[in-house]
Amino acid sequence: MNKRVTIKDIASHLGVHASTVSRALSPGKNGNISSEAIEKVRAAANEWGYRPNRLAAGLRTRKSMTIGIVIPDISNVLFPPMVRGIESVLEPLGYASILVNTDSDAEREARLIEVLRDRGVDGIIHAAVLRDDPTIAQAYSDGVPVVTLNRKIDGLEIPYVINEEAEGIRLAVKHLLDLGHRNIAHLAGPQNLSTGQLRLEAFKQAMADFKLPNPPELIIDTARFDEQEGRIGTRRLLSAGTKFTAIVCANDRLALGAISMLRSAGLSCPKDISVTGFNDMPFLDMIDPALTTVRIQQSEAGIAVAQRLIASIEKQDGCPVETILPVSLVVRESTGKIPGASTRLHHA
Amino acid sequence: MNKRVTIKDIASHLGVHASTVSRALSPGKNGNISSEAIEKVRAAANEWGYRPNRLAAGLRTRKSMTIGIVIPDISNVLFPPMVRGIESVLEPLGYASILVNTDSDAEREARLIEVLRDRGVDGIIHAAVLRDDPTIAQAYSDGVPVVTLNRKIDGLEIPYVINEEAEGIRLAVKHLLDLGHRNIAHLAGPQNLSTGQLRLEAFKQAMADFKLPNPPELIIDTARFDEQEGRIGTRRLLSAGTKFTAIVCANDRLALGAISMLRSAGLSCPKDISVTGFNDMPFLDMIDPALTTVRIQQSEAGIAVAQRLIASIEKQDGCPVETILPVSLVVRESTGKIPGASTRLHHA
DNA sequence: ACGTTTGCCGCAAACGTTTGCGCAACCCTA
DNA sequence: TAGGGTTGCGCAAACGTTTGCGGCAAACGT
Repeated sequence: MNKRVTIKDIASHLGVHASTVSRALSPGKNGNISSEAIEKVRAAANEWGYRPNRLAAGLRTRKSMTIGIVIPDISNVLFPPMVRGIESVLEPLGYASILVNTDSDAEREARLIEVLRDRGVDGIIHAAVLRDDPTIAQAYSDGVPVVTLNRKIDGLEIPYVINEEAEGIRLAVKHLLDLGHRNIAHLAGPQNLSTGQLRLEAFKQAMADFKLPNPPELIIDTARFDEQEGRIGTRRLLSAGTKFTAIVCANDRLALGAISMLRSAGLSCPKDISVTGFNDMPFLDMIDPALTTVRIQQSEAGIAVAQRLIASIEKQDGCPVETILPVSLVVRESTGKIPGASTRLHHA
Repeated sequence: MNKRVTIKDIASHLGVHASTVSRALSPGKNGNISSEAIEKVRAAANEWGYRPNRLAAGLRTRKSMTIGIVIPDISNVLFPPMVRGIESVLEPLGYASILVNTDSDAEREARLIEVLRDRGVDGIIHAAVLRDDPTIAQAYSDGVPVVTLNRKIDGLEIPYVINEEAEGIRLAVKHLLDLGHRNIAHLAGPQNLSTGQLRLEAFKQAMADFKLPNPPELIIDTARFDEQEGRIGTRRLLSAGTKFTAIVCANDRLALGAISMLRSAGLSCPKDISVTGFNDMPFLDMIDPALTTVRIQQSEAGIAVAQRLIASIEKQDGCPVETILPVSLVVRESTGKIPGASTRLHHA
């Protein structure tokens, strides 16, 4: 267990005071320092392999150079690209990040956020926030910089980065319409999440704008954004008895569940029912049928949210509360023409 | 920016010394303390919402309660389950983890390990190690506990957790043999990684044990464990001219690349060529064709490696250097009977 | 009643930095 | 040469804990 060399070690070796060493190693910050001293200290530090103790520095400066990333579950393939995006901006700036998984459990989330604060994180990126989230709101009002990703908190000025949710849904509906579909169902996400809510609103709006029928029994709420809920929701849709030829799902995992349930029910996607997703997770192009979905910029979202957080930490002014990233539709195999009507195509 | 309440705050409020508060909050550690004092302090701490500053505590105790996780890339779906496994044991113990991605770049890896050490991590879990890895060896000999995951370092006593690599390959070969295949190729992984090397050796051994032909041109080294290399390797295999009816790939991503290239070459998997993978990444059951592969226990591996690291940190004795996890074969659609020989089945 | 143990707690140093302040030496101008 | 301003560096406090040591009082033993 070789003791690490400290700032005092090189100070006493150079016959100089510790403060001089500190200043020499971060010039321009505080106090003037001769360039010879800088050189001398730099050389010694290099030779001795000095590495600053960030805990000690953090204790003094009240900056840990650490940020917390809160996500539901890193195993959800949606998140790794975002995390990489975040780190691509944070790491060059000297920040490290500690990542926690909430499993969408409010209690667990609250505990983990406390853990992050105990460790003195300089800011928090929160991609698992509920529309009403007292823990993170508390952290924010205690002065901890917070930016939320993908979701936003109702009625608070916490900055957030989201996607063109409404536009994405509109693109999906429009695409189905162009394929001739008129009876379109919606598997809505959890309504306590802003994405679930926004996408549902967008669906209703799009259906209205395109003057399509929109009976309430063709809109099904789900409890979670996962395959299981997608299966359950689809079964309810099928047993409702109302005719539909396509399902717009609030995210990809719901869509995967929907396709699975359609198959169990002896229906084919896209021949009988078309299905669209949202997010464009990795691997969607390799499954059968490859999923038509709305692509969000995952890595870019990570980059944007990290930059926004840095801006908050450094108290730069003029930063927007809201950042909205563009989406695009990627058409694959899970959507097709309306069954039985190969000629009669609808144009909007 | 509400200042957080410190140990001194409650001390002065209670008319007691800070050390008493500290002792009351972690009893049994050092010094005796009356149970009334404990109660009093606990109550005050609770009421004031006291949370200890881990940076300060870590500075004093030289324990940051933080561990570093080094992986090639969190976007590789193989790793998230492991990370969750790791955290499932670390988090309840009060450890936080900081995760870094090396992108398999030795220079970047060295830098990131320094970053981890700067932050005073209590230990490192390394899942991206090369067979010869001076940076991590240095850390280890400097006394920071290290356990490697999936891979091991040649000639060092650093503890590691790996899978039954040889058994996995043997199972794959045996499976193909049972399907009638005799001319089996191997897409080998990078030989500077222990997994790549172990699996190649295992392949040769299995082919010898089963008395199968094993010409050198049917073994192709790859530079990375990815789809691109899988495609390239498969093209080389096809252009070699030697007949083969199956490919054992050193991991799933190579297998995905192989299938893709076979398709490009107008061949069908599994009708013309059978393909096996290794790892059983998520989503492999949903792609077309669903991949036959060797399943490793991803989450359990994370749990095992974390437990082993804790043992190292706490200097428990009698912990093994080596932990080997069992593997199993999962048969899906990418392997089939040898083309044209539906009756003549080979039995070992 | 007196010496010794014991239990409880305060004192202060330490962990490795950063940084406001002050002092000495220097430079420039008058 | 005196004066004011600048430059470079040492001093020491501070960040919030933990912990060895020592002291005080109560409890104990003879």
